[in-house]
Amino acid sequence: MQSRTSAPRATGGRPRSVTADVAILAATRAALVELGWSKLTLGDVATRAGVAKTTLYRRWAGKNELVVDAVAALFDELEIPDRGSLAADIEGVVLQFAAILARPEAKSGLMAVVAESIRDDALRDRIRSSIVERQKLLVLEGRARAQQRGELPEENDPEAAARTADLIYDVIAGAVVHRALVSAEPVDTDWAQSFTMLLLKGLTASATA
Amino acid sequence: MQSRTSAPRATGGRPRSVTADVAILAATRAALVELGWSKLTLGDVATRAGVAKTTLYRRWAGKNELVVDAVAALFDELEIPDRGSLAADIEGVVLQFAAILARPEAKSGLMAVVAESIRDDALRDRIRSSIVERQKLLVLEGRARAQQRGELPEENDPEAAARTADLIYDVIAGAVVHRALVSAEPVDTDWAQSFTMLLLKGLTASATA
DNA sequence: GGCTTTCGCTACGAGCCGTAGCGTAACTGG
DNA sequence: CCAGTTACGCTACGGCTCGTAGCGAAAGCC
Repeated sequence: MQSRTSAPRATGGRPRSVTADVAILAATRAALVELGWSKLTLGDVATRAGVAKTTLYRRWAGKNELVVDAVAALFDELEIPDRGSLAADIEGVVLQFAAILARPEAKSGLMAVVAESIRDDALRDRIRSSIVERQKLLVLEGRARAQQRGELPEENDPEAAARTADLIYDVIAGAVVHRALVSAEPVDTDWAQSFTMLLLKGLTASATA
Repeated sequence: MQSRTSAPRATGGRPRSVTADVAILAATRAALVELGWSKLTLGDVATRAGVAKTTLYRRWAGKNELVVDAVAALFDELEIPDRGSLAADIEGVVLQFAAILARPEAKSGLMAVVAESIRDDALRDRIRSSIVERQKLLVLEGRARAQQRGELPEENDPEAAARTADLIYDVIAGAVVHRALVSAEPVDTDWAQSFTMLLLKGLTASATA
């Protein structure tokens, strides 16, 4: 699940405690809720998890990597059931994403690790593979379904299609994150509907919504 | 310009050095470029600015407040000249915003302070008044111009109009930030045009762009 | 039982934080 | 010109966190 420190995992010897793994990640999330990113210390997390500090350092390089893994687990629940129409699918994914972002451990951790990833390429890749790519798949899936329904035109050029998908992903994820974390206002059903309308129909038509 | 520590500013006595102020903020930006948020220390900033560490603490409560003020100054250059059409106006503001975000001192600092603001209401207000509100004004201005041109319908209910403006702002700012900082890909003219097309015409029509 | 790896524990130097205390500098009002 | 007031530079300090080293014990594989 987690790549962690690119496990060499030689044969023989005492195996790493899986219990410790989940305990550490759970303790990290709990600490994020109580203390937030900046006041979270690895020593505290180790104590909460009932684990020696050295054990923690043997598995994660530092605070950043640990929090990414702890937060990434929250995105496991992301799914996109077929709701019958493109509008309903978009609304569904927006609300699901918002539900994750509403949790304090996600709020506190996500932005911080993204901020750190700007100067740390390895961290960026970790975020990309464990969070971003998973979200992007939902966009591609919803898009494919809409094309099958005839709601969206097929696209021949695969390169242009990829660019469009990236654009849509940035718009959806960016808008939800910005609303939830910068504007700090709730992403409720009303907002999700208004946003979906805007995304589907565009500015010129959506003012009547 | 900066509210800082809500200056009581009693009469008499030695005035605060304005030179020190600008030197500290400039030193902060320089440190952000070289070290990034997490490795930036106030002691280092003080040294760079040629100022005692205590002087720095007399004016700013901590790292967060200092960086907000240092980064907020970058948004002074934000303007929105009338480019004749709504599409051109949107494209212009997107590219201007992107130009600021492309600077390493903004990249490193902005996300980090936003992340901190989640657990610090005072910091959130500081960001809101010095950065967010200024951006939102551009949206309102562009929107009003478009309505005068007849490109967008007038809205009677002021409350609904405010909600719409907030939505548009979250979409524009969110998409640009997400593209620049999460996807970490360039916000160039091509992207700005595609985004503008999507925002104006909607998903159903923009696939042919 | 021998080999290997992980574990918990303790201890440590290093760095940064934020503040206190002091003497000096700058500016104001009488 | 001289008191009063405020900001400044400097030094020093306790406290906290970091990340690592070194040890003996535990837990698996052959």
